[in-house]
Amino acid sequence: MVSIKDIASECGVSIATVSKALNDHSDVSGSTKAMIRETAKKMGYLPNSQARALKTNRTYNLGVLFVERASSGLTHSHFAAVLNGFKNEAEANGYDITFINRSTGGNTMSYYEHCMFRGVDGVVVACVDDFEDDGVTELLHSKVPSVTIDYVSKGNPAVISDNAHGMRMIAEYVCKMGHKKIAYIYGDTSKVTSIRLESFRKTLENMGVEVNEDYIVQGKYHDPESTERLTKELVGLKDPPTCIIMPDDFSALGGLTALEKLGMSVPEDISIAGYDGITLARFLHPRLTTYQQDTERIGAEAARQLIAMIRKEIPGEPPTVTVNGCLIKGSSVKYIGE
Amino acid sequence: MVSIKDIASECGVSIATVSKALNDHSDVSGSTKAMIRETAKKMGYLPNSQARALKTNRTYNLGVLFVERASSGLTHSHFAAVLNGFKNEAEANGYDITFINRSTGGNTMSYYEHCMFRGVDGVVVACVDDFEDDGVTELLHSKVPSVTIDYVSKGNPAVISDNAHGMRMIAEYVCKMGHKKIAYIYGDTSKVTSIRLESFRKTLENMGVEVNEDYIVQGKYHDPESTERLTKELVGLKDPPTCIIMPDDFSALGGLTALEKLGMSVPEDISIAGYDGITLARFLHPRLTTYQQDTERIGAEAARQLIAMIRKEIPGEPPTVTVNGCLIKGSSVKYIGE
DNA sequence: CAAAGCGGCGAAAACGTTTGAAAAGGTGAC
DNA sequence: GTCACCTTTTCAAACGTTTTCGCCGCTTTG
Repeated sequence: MVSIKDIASECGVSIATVSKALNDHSDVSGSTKAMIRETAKKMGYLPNSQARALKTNRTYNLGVLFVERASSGLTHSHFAAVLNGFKNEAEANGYDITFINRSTGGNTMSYYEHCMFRGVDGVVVACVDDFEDDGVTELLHSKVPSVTIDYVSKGNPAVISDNAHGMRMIAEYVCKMGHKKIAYIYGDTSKVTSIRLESFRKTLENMGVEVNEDYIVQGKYHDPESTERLTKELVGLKDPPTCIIMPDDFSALGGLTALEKLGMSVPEDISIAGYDGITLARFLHPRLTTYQQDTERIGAEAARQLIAMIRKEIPGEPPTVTVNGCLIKGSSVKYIGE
Repeated sequence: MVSIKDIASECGVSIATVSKALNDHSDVSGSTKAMIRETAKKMGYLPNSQARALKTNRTYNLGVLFVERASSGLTHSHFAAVLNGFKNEAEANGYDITFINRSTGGNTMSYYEHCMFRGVDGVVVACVDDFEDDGVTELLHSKVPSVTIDYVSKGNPAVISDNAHGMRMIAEYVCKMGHKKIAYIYGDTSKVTSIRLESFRKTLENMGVEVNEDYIVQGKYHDPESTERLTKELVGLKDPPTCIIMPDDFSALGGLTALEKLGMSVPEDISIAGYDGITLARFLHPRLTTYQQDTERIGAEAARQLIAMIRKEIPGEPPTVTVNGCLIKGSSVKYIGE
């Protein structure tokens, strides 16, 4: 590989001058700058990012940490979509991304250690459940610039989808469609869940719809099996609900499976609503009513915040930016009049 | 950060000894090795991967290149699943992964240049269409160890799903279900497509089913819109097919949408088969008949081959490993007798 | 005319490692 | 007591950058 040294001897200048010319420093004349750059290009010079990082302590690499119990990883379509937005924005700013995990090779290291080892300039962390995980809090409290998604950690910027708003949109819509017996299968215990749950309760109250505790059951995010089971239980009640709000779109599939097996059809026999607005929700029949999160923007915003943080462009307490989604009125919630 | 130097002065030995102790070289005594390692751990030492890479020319980073015209990136569920398998296997071997793109920061660089810049030890390349892209061939012909997925490039190992086998499984099954008028919407022109197409033709021939050229139309991979349009055209023929084989599962959704709009139901009015076996195919109603690729294994195998290549464990011509999938008999293909 | 200022450039140290060669220390053989 | 031979340790160079500081020569200023 051709290095800065080769260019220097080719041009008859010192390596310092070459470095400065390539980095557009002001203390090298325009003519030599042009000359050096041209021969650099001609010789096919590429900077060595390792050497540069060693010297500058900046790798232009961002870490991505995604933790969840099920470890579905990249096949988690909501996460993949957010990551895609993050990746695009990061790349547009000259950053590459690297996944952070705890098992590099034989010997395991913590998330924080992995970040330090790889020297990432910052890290985005998204967890579907375990934000209280020891490894995660260690990282969030460390000196590594971090941004969190759907979770607020003091001292770090956060990007959250407006869960209260989303749930309100869904619940209001369901109420307006005339439903009085509304069930909610909520996800694992987490901040996100509690916000949605509270919003669900408050919205029903505001709409003058009674909240039946038997209709509010705990499921899991991104787990069709548990939703399938719970859906069966709900429709098996003496006084079953007329509508079920699912933890998320993917889990909703389990609910649909349960209903199919029971010979019930949606929305004729029962109404269903999801959450997330994943691509496939558009293609279900009937099309799923859901709250579509702007995943691309969530990811992109996270990247912007993180990069701003790295550049120390954020003076005071880092912001919590909220990204709104929008209600997708599919056809899985039936109008049942007043 | 605590460096090797700090450990050296703490232990009263030279940095060379520390380095050798940590890397388990044979020329340092067991007792000092143990002592050094212990204090290293006590001091919270972490190796600096940049410095190491600078010296050794090994980054333990693998590049991932995914090229497609639609640039759906990580939201492409089949690719995401393959990548997930790749990632898991890579991480188990101590490699991290980095995405390769051509726009790092303001100034663009070729894929090859990006690989060199980041110093990846190797790269996996998956393209849904553009394998003949200039940037891709430059990379594949370069000195960067590469493995290709679903494409064979001389000199590099390749992992391919058995497209001929897959299409044969599907076509045979459809024939056995009594279909005589079988349409095939194939994807973009590519090696994969031509293999599937050939297998489709040969299988029908072997099964004694006439191949109707009007039923064989070109669509696009991963593009429900084009499939929707083509499905409409196919069912609009004077003598419409009784079964349509789709380019892939995701595109199949477009076909289902078209049929829904036309008031036709699957499989009563027409049968549908997909390809890929993405997760959502399991949850469609009726469950989609498809050929499920072992995405996890494809990715993992690619990682294994790449790492073997990097370690120069592959003596002769690099292998082309084939990963079989299996037919998923859903309920979207109806038995229509002899 | 001397001093100061400035634009352009180079010397050299430093970042944290790895690694081959050399040195030091010990042991046994002659 | 010398020599050879291990084993263990250190020296020092190297990897490719960035960056501080100083030098040189020229122009400006008082």
